[in-house]
Amino acid sequence: MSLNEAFKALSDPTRRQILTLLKEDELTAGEIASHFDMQKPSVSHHLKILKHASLIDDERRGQHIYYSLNTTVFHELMSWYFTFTTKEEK
Amino acid sequence: MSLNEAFKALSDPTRRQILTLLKEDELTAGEIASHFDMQKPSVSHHLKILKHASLIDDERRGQHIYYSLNTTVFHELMSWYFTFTTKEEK
DNA sequence: TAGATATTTAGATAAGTGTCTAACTATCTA
DNA sequence: TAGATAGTTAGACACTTATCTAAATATCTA
Repeated sequence: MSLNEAFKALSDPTRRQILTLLKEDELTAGEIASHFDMQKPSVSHHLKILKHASLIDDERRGQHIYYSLNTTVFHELMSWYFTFTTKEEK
Repeated sequence: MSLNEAFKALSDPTRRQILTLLKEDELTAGEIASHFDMQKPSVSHHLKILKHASLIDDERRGQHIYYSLNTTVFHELMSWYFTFTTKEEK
């Protein structure tokens, strides 16, 4: 595992918007692509990066591939941020 | 404001390490640079990006410029992540 | 004011990234 | 099995980014 991949994946606005879409419910690659003014291969590229960072999962059902959030890494990221928001007593 | 700058700033490992150093205490640009195997102008470049993202503050005192954490944006980022870690009831 | 120290700015370069079109793979259905 | 639909992979290209060296700016002190 490497949070580094997650941080890099989250640096792109399109990818963060994809994650926001998936917060509501799982979606197929095509449904995700329809939300963007961008060709499908570009969206597919973003999905690949999100998957590589373990921020999403995919599952094929027939002709469709469904994408859904994987919240594990989000929790790890939250922990990382948390250490910055708490004052250290010294 | 734009969290986008913060997300981009955080995508680089060197910059995250700088933030980690500043978690302990404020440091001068030179002290920060001494922690890295990298020329000072490169570190200065990273500091500029972190500052632009409002993740750090700077303050000159004589010949030195002290850098310190600005936790405001960290809190905003935490809020963003939080919405992904809570299940929606529907 | 001259020299030393601290730091940034400028400009160059190599590597990385996001997007596109074209082509390919996988699945379904008539 | 042929055609349609869903999605990815491959390769090219423009733009961005991280790093470097050299030069500039700012401050202190003798």
